[in-house]
Amino acid sequence: MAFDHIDRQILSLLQADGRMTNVDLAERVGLTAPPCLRRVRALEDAGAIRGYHAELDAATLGYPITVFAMVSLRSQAEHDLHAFEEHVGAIPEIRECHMLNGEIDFILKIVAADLKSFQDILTTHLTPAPNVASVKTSLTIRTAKAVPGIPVRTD
Amino acid sequence: MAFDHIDRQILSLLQADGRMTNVDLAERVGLTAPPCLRRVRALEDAGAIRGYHAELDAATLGYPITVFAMVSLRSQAEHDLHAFEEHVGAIPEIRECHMLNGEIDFILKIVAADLKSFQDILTTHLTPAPNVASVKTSLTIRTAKAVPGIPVRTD
DNA sequence: GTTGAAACCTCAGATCC
DNA sequence: GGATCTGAGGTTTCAAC
Repeated sequence: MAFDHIDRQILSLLQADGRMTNVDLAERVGLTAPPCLRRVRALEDAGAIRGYHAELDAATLGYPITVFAMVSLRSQAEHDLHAFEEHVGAIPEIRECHMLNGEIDFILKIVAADLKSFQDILTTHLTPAPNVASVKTSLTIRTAKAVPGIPVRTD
Repeated sequence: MAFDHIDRQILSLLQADGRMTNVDLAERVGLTAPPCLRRVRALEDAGAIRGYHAELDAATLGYPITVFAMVSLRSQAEHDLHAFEEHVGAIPEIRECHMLNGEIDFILKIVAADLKSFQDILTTHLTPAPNVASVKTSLTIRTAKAVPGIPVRTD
């Protein structure tokens, strides 16, 4: 599926405000409501729009601590990599798990209510996981930038 | 502001589906529409809900490459840290910038259309930035988990 | 094949209890 | 928190370009 100028405008606007009404959206991109809605549905069906989410404030909701963990495994065999991913998939405080190239195998983003519960996650779930060679963690002091999603060129 | 069981249900549901209609939401949490809408507005005003966003598919939209960059600065004086944050704030491909403790000062999440444009960002914007001592980058091979937002306990 | 106009129907938001 | 009401928006149908 190819995206034209209007499609990219729609994507950009919905990324910025996921609850924008269809009539607002249509007006902004220079269409009337029905064709605009059809384009949105088509973008959803094509997988360009994966979903809509409220952005919640972690600190307000009891997760003031965000930690990045760099994990190296002893074996990089696909089976072992996959087992590790399965393992972290079941831990709700681990919000992101990215496999990287280089000496670090995975980077994890972990949220926690306090330092103690973070240590609990680390020592009871992460460090003793099978095949883990090393875990280096860094507390987030502050997040200067966290733009949801990706840049969408509309020109 | 304290959040009760219903508030947390609302947050969890809107985090999962940010475009859910208020009547649907009300039904799911066992309220009628007006008080449900009042709660949503209150959660927005309290800062628990920071906004609503469409989740776009980076690969579909021309950004198949995600890179994590670990940056160390020569000086950790607040003025220099802030200058670096300002600098990365202006680069659209840099989507996240977190200040960390430890020997790595910042971790950045960068998206790019291809390896060449990533190298361009790195060599023209990041490495020559003032006060940068070292930049280590790792390509993301795959993202095993990327749960939007934070866990919300509803029990 | 995509847009636009009109109809219908549901929802958001305000008011009052 | 719930009930009612009104105006606005979502969604479908159909005609036109």
